[in-house]
Amino acid sequence: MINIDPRSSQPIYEQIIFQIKENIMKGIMMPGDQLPSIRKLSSMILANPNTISKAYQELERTGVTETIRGKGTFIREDYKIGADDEKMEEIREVLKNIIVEMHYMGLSKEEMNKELEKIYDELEGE
Amino acid sequence: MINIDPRSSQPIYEQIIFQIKENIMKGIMMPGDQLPSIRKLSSMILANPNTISKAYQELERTGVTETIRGKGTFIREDYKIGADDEKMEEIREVLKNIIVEMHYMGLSKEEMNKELEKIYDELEGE
Amino acid sequence: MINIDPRSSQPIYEQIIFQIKENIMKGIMMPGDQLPSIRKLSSMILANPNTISKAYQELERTGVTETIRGKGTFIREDYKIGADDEKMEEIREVLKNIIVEMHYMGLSKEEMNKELEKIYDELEGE
Amino acid sequence: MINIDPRSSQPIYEQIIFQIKENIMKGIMMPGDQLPSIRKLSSMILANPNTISKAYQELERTGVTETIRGKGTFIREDYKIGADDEKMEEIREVLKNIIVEMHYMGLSKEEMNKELEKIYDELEGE
DNA sequence: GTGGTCTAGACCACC
DNA sequence: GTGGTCTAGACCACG
Repeated sequence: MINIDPRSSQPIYEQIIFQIKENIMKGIMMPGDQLPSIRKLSSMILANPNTISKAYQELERTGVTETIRGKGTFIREDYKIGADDEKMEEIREVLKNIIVEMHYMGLSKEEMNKELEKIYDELEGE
Repeated sequence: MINIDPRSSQPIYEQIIFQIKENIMKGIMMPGDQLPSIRKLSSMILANPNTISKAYQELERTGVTETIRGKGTFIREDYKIGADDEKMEEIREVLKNIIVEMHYMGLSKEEMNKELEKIYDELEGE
Repeated sequence: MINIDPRSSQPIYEQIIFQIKENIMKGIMMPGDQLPSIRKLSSMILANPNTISKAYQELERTGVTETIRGKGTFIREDYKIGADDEKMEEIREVLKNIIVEMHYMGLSKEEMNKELEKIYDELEGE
Repeated sequence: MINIDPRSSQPIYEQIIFQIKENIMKGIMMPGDQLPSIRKLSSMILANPNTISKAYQELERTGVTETIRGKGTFIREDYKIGADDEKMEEIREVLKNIIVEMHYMGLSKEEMNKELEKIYDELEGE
């Protein structure tokens, strides 16, 4: 369920965070589900436990998961956060970057929308 | 024309690269135009000349600009490159990340498309 | 394995790039091998870490090496890229220059071919 | 007869030197022929007279041309120099670089020899 | 004037 | 430990 590419320029801990969010969006992980323990995930993806720990801390900090003492880490029932203006602004910045890059690749607005829909459906459709 | 946020996690040289591409897309900079000299831009945005140089070299390497010895750096007449499969795959990865993040913020597919169009029009419309 | 001539007109970072490619061709460095760390090579050849870094980044950009976060820089398993028309044209230009220079030194076509074979065998033969 | 590419990374003065040597090799320019005056060449190729001057000085220094006071600059009758060990070593270095690059493009020794012969014949054949 | 290279030395993120 | 980014300031080649 979690695939890490150590060659990627995206930090491993971010890859973990993102893939957990992706799994939630795809319905593979559901609210209430337990995440693998740090040790277990660490041996599964051959990563340093500190790296997993950092990812889990970040997930908890942003309200995706919650940790229950002695039980483990779980997807929160109310994992979806509302509009966070600051975060939304960040996302818009990245989106702007991406749009400029796609424009530079020769894509029209319509083609960009198609790309977005295609990726969205791949995520939601499962 | 170029605004740098030194507190951003995005490296300064990348901000420069991106903003120059953005300016080209907006029509603020045109093929044939000369970029500010390294020293001039360096004093304009209060960054080190080496940092500007790195950005300019990357722009040249990716075919956006060309350097004429002793004259300066210019937007290439044929600055737009075609589709590059590897690059496109990278872009899709980032777009996927963004979509998951937007989904997490509670946006529907339609809202995402609207967001994309809004940003696109801000870029193209000027 | 890497010898730098600081008095050469060829930039140090280019000498590094070239010698690593040379070492690969000679079989001294093999796909999968780790390059010396920036700091280590820096102290070995008495050059600034930034200079090494520039060479390593160029090697990565051209597909000779890959960087694994926190681990180091490695020769790629699939390091050899195919023909690139633009690059080949550049090479022909330089070769033309060299031929004119050799002609100017009084070498015949046959002597040039012998020269080429001699150097080639020194590279391949080890 | 002389074509300058101001975009090239090769300095303009070197392009001039090389093209004059190329013209001699091709038989377009012959020993005894007069080179265009600095002013004339300067306006022909739209380059700074200082640049032309630098090229002419270098040509004279290396024994390709000679200047006759009040008359102009001429191709020397004995323009071909004998073996200069230092220069030959330099040439070998560049040739080695080129061979590594061609190897990296996937060319065999035979293909390299063919390339060399092809370029040589283009130069000599005219 | 232009850009290109290099050093010295610092700070950071990641693993 | 690894590489990535940045600053400060120097020197050089080129036109």
